[in-house]
Parts: sequence; C-alpha cells; structure tokens
Amino acid sequence: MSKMTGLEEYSLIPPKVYQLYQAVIRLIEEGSDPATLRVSAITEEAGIGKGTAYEYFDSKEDIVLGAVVYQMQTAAMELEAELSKRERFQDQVSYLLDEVSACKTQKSCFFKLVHILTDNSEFSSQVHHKMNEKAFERYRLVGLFRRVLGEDMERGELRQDLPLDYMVFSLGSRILAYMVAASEEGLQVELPRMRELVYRGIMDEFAAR
Amino acid sequence: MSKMTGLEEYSLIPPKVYQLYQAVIRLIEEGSDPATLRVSAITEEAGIGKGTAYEYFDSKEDIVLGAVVYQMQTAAMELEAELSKRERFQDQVSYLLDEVSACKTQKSCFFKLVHILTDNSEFSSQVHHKMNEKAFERYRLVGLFRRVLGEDMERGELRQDLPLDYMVFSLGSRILAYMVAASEEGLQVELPRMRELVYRGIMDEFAAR
Amino acid sequence: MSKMTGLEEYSLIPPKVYQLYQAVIRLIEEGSDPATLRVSAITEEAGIGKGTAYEYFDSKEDIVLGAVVYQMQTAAMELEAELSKRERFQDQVSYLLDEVSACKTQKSCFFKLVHILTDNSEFSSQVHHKMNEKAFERYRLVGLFRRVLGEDMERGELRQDLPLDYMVFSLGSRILAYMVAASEEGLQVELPRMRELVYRGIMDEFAAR
Amino acid sequence: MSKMTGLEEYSLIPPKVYQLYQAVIRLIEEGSDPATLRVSAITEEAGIGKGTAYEYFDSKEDIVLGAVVYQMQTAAMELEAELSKRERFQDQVSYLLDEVSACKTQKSCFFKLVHILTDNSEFSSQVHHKMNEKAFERYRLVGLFRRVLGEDMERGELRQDLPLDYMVFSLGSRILAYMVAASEEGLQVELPRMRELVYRGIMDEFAAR
DNA sequence: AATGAATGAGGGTTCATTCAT
DNA sequence: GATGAATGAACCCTCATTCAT
Repeated sequence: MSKMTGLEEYSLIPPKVYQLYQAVIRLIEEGSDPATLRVSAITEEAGIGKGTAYEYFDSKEDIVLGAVVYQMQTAAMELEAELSKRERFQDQVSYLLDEVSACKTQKSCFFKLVHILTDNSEFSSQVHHKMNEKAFERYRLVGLFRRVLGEDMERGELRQDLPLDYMVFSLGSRILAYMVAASEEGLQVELPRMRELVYRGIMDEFAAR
Repeated sequence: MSKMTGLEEYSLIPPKVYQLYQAVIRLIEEGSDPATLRVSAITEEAGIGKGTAYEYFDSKEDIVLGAVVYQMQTAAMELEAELSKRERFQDQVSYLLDEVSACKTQKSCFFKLVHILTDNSEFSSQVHHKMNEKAFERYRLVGLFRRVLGEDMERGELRQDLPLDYMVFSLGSRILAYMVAASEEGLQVELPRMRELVYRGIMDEFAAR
Repeated sequence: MSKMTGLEEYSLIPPKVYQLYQAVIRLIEEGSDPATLRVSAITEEAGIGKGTAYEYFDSKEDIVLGAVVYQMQTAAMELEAELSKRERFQDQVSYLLDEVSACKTQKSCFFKLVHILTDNSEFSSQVHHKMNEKAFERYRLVGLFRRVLGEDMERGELRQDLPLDYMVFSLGSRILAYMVAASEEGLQVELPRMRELVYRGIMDEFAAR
Repeated sequence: MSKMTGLEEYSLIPPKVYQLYQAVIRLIEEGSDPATLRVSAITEEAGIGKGTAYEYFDSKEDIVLGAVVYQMQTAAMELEAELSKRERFQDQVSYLLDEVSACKTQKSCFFKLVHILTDNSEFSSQVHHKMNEKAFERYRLVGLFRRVLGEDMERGELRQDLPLDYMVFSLGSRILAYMVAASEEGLQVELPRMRELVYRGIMDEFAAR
C-alpha cells in the first residue's frame, strides 16, 4: 500500500492518520523535541495500536515529518484565509499581532514555523525539502505574505517604492520581534505598549502616505 | 571530580573539554540535531576516547548543553567586543549585516542562537535555564543589545522618544529578517539591494534626526 | 505493563518469564555468580530476545531477584509437600539426607538457599527483603521446618523437653553438615558411613525415647 | 615483578598491599558483593592510587582473591591460636559460641568463611583452588578442626567411638546453627537459652562419658 | 615506586520495526 | 485492518586496565 506523505487533501486523510498527526502536534506543543519523539508515545497519545502506525507510514521519521508538514500546510491555509478576510492592511497587521499574543501561552502555531524555518538540522532540511515538493509552494510562508501584501499593494494601501520581497521579510521580522518580546520576561516596556510601538513602526514604514 | 557546566572561565576549561565543545558545535553546524547527537560521534570528532567524555560530564545531555552554553557565551562576548570597537551606530549596524552575509554559508554563529531561543523543547528549556543561572545574564542577547544601544543613545546617536527595549527587539528582528532573506532562495530582490533596504530601514527608524 | 516480582502464582507466570527464571537458575547452578550474570547470557539460555526480558522486568537485578525468589518459593513448596507425604519423623530425615546425596552433583536446591541465607551482600538483603514481603512467610525455611517438626511433636515422635526452635536449627544444621561433607573431598570417612552417623545423631538427640 | 597471591608471609606483605587487603575486607563486610567490587572503590578505601594496585596485582580478581585468601588464612590462624590456648574441650566450645555472639553485629569473621564454603560460584571455586595450593592446607577449616579435636580426643576428652571427621562436621554444623539462629529475628527461644541448648547438645553428643 | 587521566571493550537498556493473531 | 508481544540493533555509560609523568 502506498503510504502517507502529509501532503494529502484533508478529506483523503484516514481517521487513524489524522489521530497520529494530532498526537504528534500535541506532543511537540507540549515541549517534546521532534527528533526524540517515541513511536509508542505517539501511538498512545493517538489512542491507536503501535503496529497501526506502520500500516500508514514506513518509518517514525515519516510520521513526524507528515504531521509537521500537514500542520504547516493547515496553519498556512488558516492564516491566509484569516488575512484574506480582512480588507485593510491595518486590520491584517492587527490580526497578526493579536495572534501572537494569543500564542504567547500556547506557544504553538506559527511560532513553531519560525523555529523550523531557522533550523539548520537534518530534520528541518527534510521538512523544507518536502515543502518544496509539488504543489506545496502555495503554503510556504514567504509566498503567502507575498500574495497578501501584493494585493494590499495593488489596492494602494502600501508604499510603491519598496520592493515587495523587502516588505515581506521586514513585516515578518517585526512580527517575530513582537513574538520574542511577548515570551521574554523582565522587559522594561509593558506588552501593550510594545504592541503599539510595533504596530506604529510597521505603519510608518510600509503604509502609503 | 566535579563536572563541567559550560559556564567556566575560558582559561579553566581543560583541553579535552574544549575539544568536546568544538566537536559538538561543529556537528551541530553541519546539520545534526542536538537531541540526536551520538556520544561516539562527538568523541570521534573531538579525537578523544569515549570514556574521557565521562571524566568531565555526567551524561551526553550535559556535554551538549555545556557546549551550546559555552558557544553562546563565547559568541555573545565576541559580538559585544566587536560592537564596542565601533564608535558609531551606523558602523555597528554595518558590522551586523556584514556578519550575517559571512554567516550565510556557515550557518552558525548567532543564527543558531535565534533558532534555539525560539524553540520550545525540553533541550531548549535547559539551555534557557542554564543561561539564567549565576553570572550569565551578562551574555544574554537582549542584555547585550540593551547595553550597546544604551551607549549609542547616550551619545545622542539614537532617537530619544522610543523605549530602549523596543529598539532592541526591532533592531534584532530586522537583522533576523536579513538573515532569513540571505538564506532564502528565489528572491526577487538581489541580496545587496536587500542589504541596503534593511540598512536604510534601520536608520530611518532609529537614528536621531 | 506492571512488571514481575517472582512472587506471582505459578499459573500467572507468562511463559517467557518462566523461561527466564529457569535460565537464571540453570546458570547459577552451573556456577555463575548471581551478581555477574549477563542479560545476554540469561536471554540466550532462555532462548528469547534480549528486549523481551525488559517487557517483564525493569532491570537485570529484578530478573535475577525474581528468579531466585521464585526458585526459593518453589523449592520450599516442594520440600514441604514431600515432607508432609512422609508420616514418620525418621522417614522425613531419611528423605532429607537422600535429597542431599542427590544434590551432591547438581548443587542446587536447598543448598543454594543456605548459601544465600548466610550471605551479607546487597543482593542477599534484597532477597531477604522480598521474602519478608506479603504472604511469603509461608515459604521461609525456618517456618517450614517449624510446621513439619511441630506436627511430628504433636504426634509424639519427638522429645517434648526441647524447644521447637532449637530443634529446627539443630536439625537444619546437621543436614547442612552432611551437605558440606558430601561435597568435601579427601574425607577419612566414607559417605554412607557419614550418612549413618548423621542419621543416628539426629535420632539420638530428637527422637522421643 | 612477581605479583602478590595472598599466601605470603605476613612480614613480607608490602604496606600498600596490606592496605588493599584491609580495604577489600572492609568493603565486603559492609555488604558489597566480592563479584561487584570496583577497583576504584577498593583503592579509594585503601587510600592509594588506582595504578598502584596494578603494581602488585595482575587483575582485580587477583586483588579480591588475594584479600579473601589472606583474610581466611589470618582468621584461621587466629582461631587456631585461640582454640589452642584453651586446654579443655568445653572451654573451646564456649569460646566458639562467644565468638558467634560477638560476630552477630559485625557479621564478619568466620561467618563469611561459612558463606564462601557453601558457595558454588566461579569466584568461590578459585578461592577453594587457591586454598588447596601449596602449604595452605594448614589453614583450611576442616583441617583446623581436625587438629584441635584430634588433640582433645588424645587427651581423652571426647568419645572414642565416633570418627573424627564426623565430629568435625557435626561440631561445625552446630556452631553454624547457632550462628544462623543468632542472626534470625522472631525466634521463640531467647538467645542465651539457645546458646545453652547448643552447648548441651554438643557436650551430650561428643564429650567422653 | 606511585599516580590518575585516558581509554575502549563490554554490558545494560531503549525503542523502531515486524509479524502472528 | 488493527494490534501489541517479541525482537535485536544501536547507543549510553561503566569500569578494568594502561602508561606517561
């Protein structure tokens, strides 16, 4: 039987595979390192038999990889849907900053993405490799921001004199800065004030005048 | 014997321990995951016997942790020394951007730091925990930037109306954005142009007018 | 799964555990020291995989401990059954002496028990500790002899003027003396003659007149 | 250099070797199993360097074996000297019983001997083997009792109708019984009463009428 | 002679994977 | 398809032994 990849259509994912994915994501969010997850831990968390995992995957690595890729794809889709729902750049930025605050406690989502994107390990290479496969381009973070900011630019909400890619990275990095600040303790600036500063910085740099 | 922690003074590190640290750093830079490094791989890379590692450390985890903490401490000290050498904010920013370009190939240094700092895993918690111990505050990245930017501000090179901590995080995130862009393929903007944009963005936002 | 203790009911011992117990006993009887048995030696002797042992026990020590405790329990039960089958004190003594002769070659059974009971090592402490647990009192050697000799006394076969406990220890030690003599080389007295002397000594001291 | 055997004359034992022997004996008395003693534990206890032990012995086994053999030799010599000092059989028996009581707390001396004599392990075989070497016969327990009881018999203190070897084993076993009883808890007979019974039993069986 | 840092063979234990049920 | 008992390769760690000082 041909095994799962994490790139399947949502509706084509068998229930047991879905349970496995959720279990992996949950364990990683709880602080386990993807590289040291044990198959027994995954299948127990998923509530299925250990042998069953091997009906759908060839190896432990494939299970974890599939789950991470699936999660990133899902998170990216949700993020794009949410951003598209907002018609104005400033609302999109607000949404992103609010999401970061929400993530502060359950350090998951998109935070994980950044972590994996800055990683240099073998595991991460494989995630990158798989993400570059086939039709996955659609779900990569850079592409996503490019599309969203591209539309904003066409609507005339953004400065026209800066290259799109610069704005993509700069916006991303400011969000990231807020993310790190939100999880940092002992800051001399209160978080709401920091949020305001970040928001203002973004608007000052990118918004059309 | 009392075992190593990674927080020792440079001159107090026994040669074998130094070899172990270098080996761990080299292996991680080559793409190994800290969580899956094998003791035999480390000691072979270090050119010493496997048992010798256990003369200085209690467990594999301690070896890797010690090496990472040592490396972060060392990298932070070097970075601060280099930044202090430069008298003007704009030279400091140039230095940081040049370093990022140099790191592009050997994805180590400071890039690793960011990765580990955004991690949520058990290993990362232990790094954080050890970094918060004793006199290590001195070497934490946030503190480092605070000191350097603090001096710049006193010299009147920076805007006085923004909180220091905001500038710390914002500067850090812009450097990070450039770092990710430098390692990204298929960018529509050439890297030198990107560098210029990042430099200009930083100056526009922070430099005293 | 909850792991084995050596105190389980015979019928509740899984086959693999039984194989492990037999293997340990066989290896000890062949002269291996319980403290230096290797797990691989045990599982090879048992004809099962090394990992399987750890499905049922937490550590090597637990395997060996479980086997020894099981063996002592089993040996004590068999011994009591055999002694109860004999209706007269003199037949019981004869049985014990015959058993010793039979054991001479396969130095196991009861001989081992004595050895472990006179030991002062950590391992021995653990055996004692486990034997004192729960319902194990029933299988301890002193208790066993007390019950058997107690019945003999009630039937009027033994002297009434000696305390039961003295007879228990004295009988036990005489049997032991014969045991050591049987394994000793270069004796000036032939074994059958020795047996007769021991038998006579026991009868003279304990039998009702 | 020729290494130590444990059979050397007391005056020929170098101080470091003596320290090693004492350390081994002390560790065994404290409950360590001879088979699992670590060289580092022995040399630390002895207060000498680890390498030094190998100046005098070829292997760990030799150190432990040498120490045990030395100890048995010494204990046997002391025992024989003490027994020879006593002129009457009844005083000799009293001395043995008193020794057992004294040993009750520091479970060492002679108790250990019994343990090793009933052992069936590889280590024990080696002790036996070494004891059978050369002039060591002199120090074996059976021989010792034979000499002492032989003299008693010549002096007419013992029955003439029993073979010497039977008396040797029987006396030994009765002493052993008292030894085990002394270390047993929950006895229905008080120890002094037990001592009296054992003493009387010995006298009744062996003393000339 | 005495030392103890260095070593690596060896053994305990884990855990990914298989396969009979 | 689903399971989990069984497996053994692989890996961490210990510790007897060596040898340069």
